[in-house]
Amino acid sequence: MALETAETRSPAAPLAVRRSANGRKPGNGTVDSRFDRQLARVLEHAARIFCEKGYEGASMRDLSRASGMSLAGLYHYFESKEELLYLIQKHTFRSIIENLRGRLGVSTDPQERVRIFVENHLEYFLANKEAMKVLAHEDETLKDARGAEVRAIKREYYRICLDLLEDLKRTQGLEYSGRLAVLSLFGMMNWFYTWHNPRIDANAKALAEEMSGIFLYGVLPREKNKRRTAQAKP
Amino acid sequence: MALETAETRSPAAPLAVRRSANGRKPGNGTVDSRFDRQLARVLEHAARIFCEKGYEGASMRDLSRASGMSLAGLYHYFESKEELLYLIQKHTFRSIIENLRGRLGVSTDPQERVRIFVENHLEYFLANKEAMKVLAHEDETLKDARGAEVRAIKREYYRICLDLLEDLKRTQGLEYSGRLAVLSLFGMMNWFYTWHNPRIDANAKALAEEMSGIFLYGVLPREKNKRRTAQAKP
DNA sequence: GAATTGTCCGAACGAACGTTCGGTAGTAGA
DNA sequence: TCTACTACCGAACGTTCGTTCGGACAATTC
Repeated sequence: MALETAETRSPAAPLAVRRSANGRKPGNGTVDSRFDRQLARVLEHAARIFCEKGYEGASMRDLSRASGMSLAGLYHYFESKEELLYLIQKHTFRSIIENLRGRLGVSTDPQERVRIFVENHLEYFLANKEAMKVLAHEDETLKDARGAEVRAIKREYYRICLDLLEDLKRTQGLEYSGRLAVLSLFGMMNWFYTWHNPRIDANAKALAEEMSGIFLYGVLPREKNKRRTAQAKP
Repeated sequence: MALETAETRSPAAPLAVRRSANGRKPGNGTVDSRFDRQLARVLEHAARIFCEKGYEGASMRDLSRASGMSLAGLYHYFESKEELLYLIQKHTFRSIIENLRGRLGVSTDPQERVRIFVENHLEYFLANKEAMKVLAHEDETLKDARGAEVRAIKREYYRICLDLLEDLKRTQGLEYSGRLAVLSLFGMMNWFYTWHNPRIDANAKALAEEMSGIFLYGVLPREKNKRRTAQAKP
């Protein structure tokens, strides 16, 4: 799927239930590759433009110009600008969760699993910077049914993280507010898009290591210290 | 100043250099209270509307409706919608820095000073939620001269925090990336506006205490426990 | 009391907005 | 070859946008 890059691929998740502006159905089982590929291409441009100018600030004419398709032609692939944002957000959220579930399988150690969560989030963020910024920045933009659906996926993602932290709490006998911990962690990770500079800042893996370090050692008891190797320039 | 609440007052900082759409000058030294009070009132409404609908999504007609002033009448107090955002952001940044400088005076302990920073930020955030969301969310909206000016104030604020953390590093002999630490801390604090619910979450002081805890114990060595050891430099 | 300035408004400007309409090629199956 | 459908596009739709114009009324100054 065109919204991904090589680094964090997802195995051909269907981007959207097949339904053009004319409301057609999937029909046979074969993939209508032409339609899907064009839609994915448009969504990629849309993510870039929403990222650059914000959802409200971006116009359909901007998208038309960027994608090389006429204004009217765009509406062959979706029914409104709002649906565009919805498709981008839903797909991005689903992808990052799918990636995460795959990675969490490799470890049962609660502390390691939190590290995996942070690493997955930051790596996905870096590999899909534009779509992820749209996810983070246009958080409250969608309304009604589409907004509710995206918010539901978001809660699912939040819940995974909360469970990880509750596990950690249980096994280590710690005491802290799970809610505040989750939201602080998300804050650290999601604020990221406002400052990351590829020429200055380290790669995702190293950043994840450092952030996990900052987060975990505020949460673990003082004695429990495993790896704390990350160091960087002043 | 009307943008503040009782909790975090600032001693009558001039909100804007006196200059209406017609470009008039301050003239004599007396305060033109009528103009200033009306402008402050409009800015308050503007902050609320920008907060609710985003800068691009908010229209001057929304502001006209909310403030009870005619569309044309608004332009008596500023020259453009962009200047409106600029005035809100500049004033809010200046206020929070001014508050901070006042509070930092009471302690020389590096660790305590970081706590003061967090507490000041969150308390100001809660007391001026709308303006602070506009500051955080419309971070990249302003362009050119106005954008540069606001970004300069932001750098000043960032710098204060960085200095605090570098002090902490020096006195405690720690090793971490100051840049990443500052930005992680800002992430935790600024993400805040996306989730805070006054019916669920604690007050600012308690939240600041918890967040400082999460942050500091990821930064302090394991042995250095129990906050507030209140010792000066070794 | 006349002149000037400050405060504010109704009405309108041109531009830009998201979306739709009617159509035209091109392709695919019958 | 006829038919049906896909993939688009130029041109326009009605609406909303930020901003401006000319003036009304009130306050202040001379």
